Amino acid sequence: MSTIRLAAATTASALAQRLREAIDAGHWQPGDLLRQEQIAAEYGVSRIPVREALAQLQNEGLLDVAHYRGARVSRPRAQEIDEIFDLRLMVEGDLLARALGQHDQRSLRELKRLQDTLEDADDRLGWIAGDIGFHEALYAPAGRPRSLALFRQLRAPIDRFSAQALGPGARKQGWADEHRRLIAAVAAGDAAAAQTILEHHLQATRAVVLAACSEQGDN
Amino acid sequence: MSTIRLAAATTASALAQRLREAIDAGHWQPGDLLRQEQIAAEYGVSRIPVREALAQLQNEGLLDVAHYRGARVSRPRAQEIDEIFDLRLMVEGDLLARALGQHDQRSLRELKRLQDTLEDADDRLGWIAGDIGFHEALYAPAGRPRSLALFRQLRAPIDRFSAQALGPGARKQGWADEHRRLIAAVAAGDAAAAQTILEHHLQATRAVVLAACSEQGDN
DNA sequence: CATAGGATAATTGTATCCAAAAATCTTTGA
DNA sequence: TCAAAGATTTTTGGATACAATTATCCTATG
Repeated sequence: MSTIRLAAATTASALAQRLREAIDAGHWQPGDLLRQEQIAAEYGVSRIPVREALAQLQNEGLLDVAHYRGARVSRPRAQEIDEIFDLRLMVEGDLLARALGQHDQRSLRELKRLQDTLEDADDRLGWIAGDIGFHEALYAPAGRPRSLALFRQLRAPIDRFSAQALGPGARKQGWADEHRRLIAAVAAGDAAAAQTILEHHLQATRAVVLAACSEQGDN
Repeated sequence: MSTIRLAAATTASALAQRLREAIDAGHWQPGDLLRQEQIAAEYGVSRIPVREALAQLQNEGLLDVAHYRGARVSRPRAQEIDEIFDLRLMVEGDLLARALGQHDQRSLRELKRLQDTLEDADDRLGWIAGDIGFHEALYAPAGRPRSLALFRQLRAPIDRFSAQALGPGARKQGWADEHRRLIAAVAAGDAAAAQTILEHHLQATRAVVLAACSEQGDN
């Protein structure tokens, strides 16, 4: 409809951002077919940047693209989600352990501030950005850019389900409390407690995501 | 020069394969600038599939692409390589542990066969493919496709340096022996031994890769 | 002589157009 | 009526052409 005009380097990356948000927000559902022409018309661009954006989302794990058959919103298998959470436990556990001794008053204040913002999020996109921001701030002092990138990559294909189950308008069952207890454990320098809370946090999220994903059915 | 004709779904993926091999083989060096027009002419295609291939290699970590500024072969920092190997230790250690009980006579025979082929490899590309094949066969029984994909992804940006240091024509300092001892430990079901050997194997590779990478200098 | 400014060239990003493949519809035969 | 085969439409992959940005070279000026 309206021509894209974002503070992005290129049309393709701006499109990728928009489409990513559309999928995360649930505007596109798993299995939905994304037509190049339709998207191009909708955003007032040609199909070339659309194709580049779709390729980008494909290797983020948000789309399944088949040769000459179009791009569909991916529907992760329960087993794959399970495996992703096992990997997250490893990677995020390592990041948390390394970050623990590196936090200071400034970073802790920032963590609390981010948590406040997160709890005020009133849509799924805001919630996802907020939760990623919180965890990134939690792990950033580890000084491990590659692991942090991996953290983002592992979340990408499942954040839409987390947001659906934990985001605004959902029963949050102590999820915010876990974040605050994480901050407290980090502030106290209690590595064991922090690890335990993180593990519990991720296990709970895993269960909720698995439920949200299977709820969608195999339609 | 000659038009691309590979058993690949698309021109872009065939190109990506070729360029990946060219980088792994050392035909392109870190810092080298890949011109779209030049590559297009060389392979007898237009710039469109070239761009898609470059984007693919970018998110494999082989290229650094800057807006309007071209694609350069990436030059990983020592710190990044270090971090990658720490991640490999986590992921591959987990895969090995899970695979251990799942191996049988057939898979062990296959492992030995792959190791034989690997030791016969007479160029870098063959060595890389062989080493990946060996480790994939070692980890495959774990039944963890996502972790296996992560394993490949972590190797991608550093395999060219491993091949340079460990491949054909290099002093292999007991590297093949470690593979054979791995097979033996797996055959014996000795989890602790297998972990120890794998850790040693990766630590040795890390040192060799760091040396090969810094050798290239910051030209 | 060094350097800042601008014109020129080279290169990338995007739009338009054509070819190849897949999906859909129609027809035909049993 | 149903299924299989062929024509038509739709959609994607790739080539060509154009616009936007960056790099290079030349000149002017202190």
